[in-house]
Amino acid sequence: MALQNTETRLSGYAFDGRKGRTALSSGEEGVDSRFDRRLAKLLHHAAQIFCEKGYEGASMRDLSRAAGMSLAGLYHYFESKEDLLYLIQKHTFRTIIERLQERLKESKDAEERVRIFIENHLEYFLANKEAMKVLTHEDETLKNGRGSEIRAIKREYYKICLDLLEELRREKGLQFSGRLAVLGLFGMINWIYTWHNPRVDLDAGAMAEEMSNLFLRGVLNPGKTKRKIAKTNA
Amino acid sequence: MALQNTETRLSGYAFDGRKGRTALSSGEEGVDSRFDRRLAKLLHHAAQIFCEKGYEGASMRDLSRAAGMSLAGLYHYFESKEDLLYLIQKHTFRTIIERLQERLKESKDAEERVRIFIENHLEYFLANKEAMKVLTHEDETLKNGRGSEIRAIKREYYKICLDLLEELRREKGLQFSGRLAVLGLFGMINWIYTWHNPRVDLDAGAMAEEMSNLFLRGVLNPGKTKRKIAKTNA
DNA sequence: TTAAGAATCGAACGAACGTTCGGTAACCTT
DNA sequence: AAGGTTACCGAACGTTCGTTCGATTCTTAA
Repeated sequence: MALQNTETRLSGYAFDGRKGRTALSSGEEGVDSRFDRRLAKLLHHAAQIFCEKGYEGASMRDLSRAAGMSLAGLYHYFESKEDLLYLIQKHTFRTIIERLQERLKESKDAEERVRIFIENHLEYFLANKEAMKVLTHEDETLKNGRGSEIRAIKREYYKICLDLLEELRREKGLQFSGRLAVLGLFGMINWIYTWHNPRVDLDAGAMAEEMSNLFLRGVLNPGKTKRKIAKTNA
Repeated sequence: MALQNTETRLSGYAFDGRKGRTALSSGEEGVDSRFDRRLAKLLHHAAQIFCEKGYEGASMRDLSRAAGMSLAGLYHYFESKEDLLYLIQKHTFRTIIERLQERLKESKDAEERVRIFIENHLEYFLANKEAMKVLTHEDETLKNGRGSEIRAIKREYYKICLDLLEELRREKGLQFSGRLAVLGLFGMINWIYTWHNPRVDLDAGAMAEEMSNLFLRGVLNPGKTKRKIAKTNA
């Protein structure tokens, strides 16, 4: 009998009454049981398949083939396909936020902190392309409890970025819409999975610098904008 | 017997030996047969469902329900689910490019032409959210002939934008990577479908101006960038 | 050495999938 | 009014889907 969770299915939020008590959280004690290590590998394989074929397009049979495990065997590690997607997204999101917060301790300068945000994102993004594509491409796939838990983490990440930008705005006395700036920035850095080719494009560090320059110049410079496109016509 | 195409299936590229000879192309004569008008409505309904559930997640039965037509009846208008996606993407892409080229005739000024590009994209994007989401979200879904035809149109659109930016760069004597600028810009304006809320956010025109300012200031201003994040640490 | 639990498996379940087929109804031309 | 074409439908086909079940092997601690 697998997954001796008592009532995780009913609680609506607690998707964590999982097996050998660690559940991949990279937290507290480095227990990392046999179960956890195997699960981590399965998540990795699954992310690759979801990345290739999309969540709906990938079958559990595809996953079992990629993982070298029988179809039934997979269900020892997660309770459903949806749960699998949830675990991938949660682990990916938590890791990128964790690393970011570590790196943000390095600087108090507002502009540099924004650069750190961008560099952290791109570095993790390009080093974990598959999982990050699954995170961004399938962000409306999860429903109900699992979906709202992931959406909460996403808002947390959004908020961190927004705070960094508003700190910058305050410090430099600028004027711009925080929401628009954050979402413009997210667009630039999340869109990368659709085109980045390691044989043609810069590596993560260089790309982060270029994108930071492009974005920060746009945000930092005064609004000497050519006003409105004239509706002139013959 | 439906779709009296002779050998469209074999030719690999010519997906256009379609029924009553017009095939939605909005071209030459405004024939717009009964067939074409019904097909256009079906594409619209289908785009809504694909937008909601994704291409793989949407079933032909979902589509038949949304269109108020029997499952079998749908196949009178297209030959497969994949063909349906292809028709949606082609029609959407062709329309946005067509409108863009019309609008670009309005100005010879390099900067303003970039603004026109952005405004055209956002205006069409927000007025046809569903179809545009299907275009951007499912851009790797189509395979083989249909896929490479859509990818060719996409390259055409990319090229138009690249040319506009390089014209701007030449005129103002600037220095930046065209590829990175185009893809950064595409990121900003394509990402919108993931967050835009008409009750909270600006309308297309105002959004286009804000995004244009953000992007153009980033591109136009000199590289007075704070160099590299120091690897300093305790 | 053994017994309990964790890990894995083959085989099967019912449901849902995209597509097809033969037929009927609606429409248009003559 | 007739006849041919277009538009549409109910019912089914074969396949694939996510998931489950009972049984078997592996691992581990006493």
